[in-house]
Amino acid sequence: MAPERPLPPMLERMWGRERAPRRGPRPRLDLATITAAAIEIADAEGLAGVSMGGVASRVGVAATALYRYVGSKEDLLTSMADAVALDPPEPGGMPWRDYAALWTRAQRDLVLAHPWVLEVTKYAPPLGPRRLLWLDRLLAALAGTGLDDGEKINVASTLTGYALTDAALAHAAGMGFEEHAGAGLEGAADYGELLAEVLDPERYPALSAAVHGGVFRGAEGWADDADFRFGLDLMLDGVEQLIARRTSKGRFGG
Amino acid sequence: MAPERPLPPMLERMWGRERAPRRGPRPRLDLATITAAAIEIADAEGLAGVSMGGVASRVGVAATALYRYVGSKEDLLTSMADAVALDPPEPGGMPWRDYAALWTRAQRDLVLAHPWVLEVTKYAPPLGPRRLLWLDRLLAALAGTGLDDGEKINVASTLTGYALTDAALAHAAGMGFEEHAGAGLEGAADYGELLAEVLDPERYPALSAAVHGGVFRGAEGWADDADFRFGLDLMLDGVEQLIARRTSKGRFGG
DNA sequence: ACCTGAACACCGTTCAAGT
DNA sequence: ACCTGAACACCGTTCAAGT
Repeated sequence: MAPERPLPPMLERMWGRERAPRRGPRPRLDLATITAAAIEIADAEGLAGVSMGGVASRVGVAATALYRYVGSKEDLLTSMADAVALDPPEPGGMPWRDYAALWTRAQRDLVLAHPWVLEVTKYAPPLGPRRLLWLDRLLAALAGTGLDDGEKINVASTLTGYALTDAALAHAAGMGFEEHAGAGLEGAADYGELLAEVLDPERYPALSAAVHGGVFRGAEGWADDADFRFGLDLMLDGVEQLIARRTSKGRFGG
Repeated sequence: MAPERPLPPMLERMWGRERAPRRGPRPRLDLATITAAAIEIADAEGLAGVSMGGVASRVGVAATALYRYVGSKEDLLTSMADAVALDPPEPGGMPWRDYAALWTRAQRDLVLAHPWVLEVTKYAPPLGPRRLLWLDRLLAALAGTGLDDGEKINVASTLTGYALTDAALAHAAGMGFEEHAGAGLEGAADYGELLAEVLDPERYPALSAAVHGGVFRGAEGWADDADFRFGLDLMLDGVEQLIARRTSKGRFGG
């Protein structure tokens, strides 16, 4: 009803709703510029390389000037996580299952291209313009399925979670276990070898058997693209079954 | 073959394999004590409250003494993430689906009890004794299903990812959007209200419709226990279908 | 061999002062 | 109104010195 409710300042800026300032010098920056600079640093040096001072000097300003545009470093990270998302693929007339697969894969690829997203994502519900656009498009693709809105939202968050988890695994596997989560694994050989070294077969019978059977000795490693499709199909099968249940009960119109 | 390969020092300590020191004063601490102190702080004040100095003073030692037991703060966080896991439920003779549901729910509850786990989990493959025990028990529960080891591992990581994602969502919903990811949402009312305020129905048609339809006006909120079961069943249905496929092809023995 | 204390380099954030 | 520069409180980590 009330159309002009005051939003939190950070949201105002993320949605480009800053009220034009009356007098004084014009601002030299905006949130988008600052965010883009921070993303460049994170892509090049990882999230640890992102400091307020570093971002500031990249946009040619004193560190403290950033606080005109950003409430805190946390704010900046939130903005980065939204801005790094490209536009979602368009559903067109695609069958829901094809689109959902495409949509999930695109999210996975995004994270693989910007691994620092894994450290930034606090799993907070999306509030930025790009992330919400992604959500909108999946809802649209599920329009003809007979699922209700709540179920659609649940499907979306389940798929997003899967994309994140799988990307994290693939990322970890690609690191060769040298730089692992700070666990001090410099030069450690292979995941499977480490497990074989460390596991007591009496206390870890099933896992030991799997390790000695060679589960972790795959060609490309154990988190390759086939693994991604495996889990994805598994979930989409579940969704499909749910849709079939809904449809057979005759809930078509709404 | 070579039984005494030198593991990274942090792993040695996590697995209690520290070689007994020859001479000099006996150590006053060990990794478990330090880790427990850090966990207590994180539970009470959040992860931001965990500093090397704080942990040190809690165990009665100078900050710099911790570096006898821990290579870095990252090491300590890794140890915390493993140590916080309780023992997994025992499969007994339970049907695989019941156990998988129990196992996933227990992981979700663990994260809800220690929300800082979400910030610490870099999604690195597990290497600690507790996390690997969890993995072992799920593999054991899936023993009779005809899935191969790789598939079982994939099921495990998919379910773990779901537990994390869902816990994060439930945690976020429980926060009432006051302290959200630093997005500056102090005093912001309701998630649905915020979306209604911010979304342009032309650019976000499907999502706008859902919002105005009241998806985010659930009784308990939109990330309650029913939602958890919804997604879980969805995935277990997928697993069940896969198992059915495997079984019907006659791959029983191995 | 373990622990301390001083020291280093760095960080996010504040605030008063300039324009 | 925007930006600067000095300053503050706090970090993780090192290193030489004690016992």
